[in-house]
Amino acid sequence: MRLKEIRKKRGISQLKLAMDLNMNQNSVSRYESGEREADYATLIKIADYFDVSIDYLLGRTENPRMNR
Amino acid sequence: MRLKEIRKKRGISQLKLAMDLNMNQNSVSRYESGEREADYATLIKIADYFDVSIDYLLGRTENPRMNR
DNA sequence: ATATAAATATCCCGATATGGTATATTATGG
DNA sequence: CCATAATATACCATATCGGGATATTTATAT
Repeated sequence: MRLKEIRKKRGISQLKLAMDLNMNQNSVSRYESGEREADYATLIKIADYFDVSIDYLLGRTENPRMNR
Repeated sequence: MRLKEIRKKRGISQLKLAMDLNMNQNSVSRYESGEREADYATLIKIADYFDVSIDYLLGRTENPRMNR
């Protein structure tokens, strides 16, 4: 999860992200550290929130946005 | 998960896919039906196996391959 | 149409992973 | 330093998972 990097680049806190996406701050922390994996619905919410592809979010490509 | 569609297009069985990826046939079945979600490592194995992006696999784009 | 086999779905269960609350740690500003 | 914001960790009840076994559905041959 490239989440931490993306989030910091936008200058938003774990808590704000958590509140915006209806989740807990500690969950965000755990996703960023890789301690736990967000389910698909949450993964998609995060990708949509930052407007990046899942592949980018998971560190599989350098291109932030998906095709089409 | 667009897995079923992709797999069928390539004409391979759940069992073969399962064996190729070191998993169980019933897991494949469950991922296809959406009853359960593969963890990220498995998700990536599947995407690599079929050479498609995660975004495509999850049905978020019509473009099968990821950028770069 | 029926028998056989292949493919897929479902049941059960112990093990693992998850989300939530609370709390601890670390960073930042005054 | 101190206060506060930001982030990480502990604990626990519950949900989800993988795997073996089995049932069901679908294809194939006779």
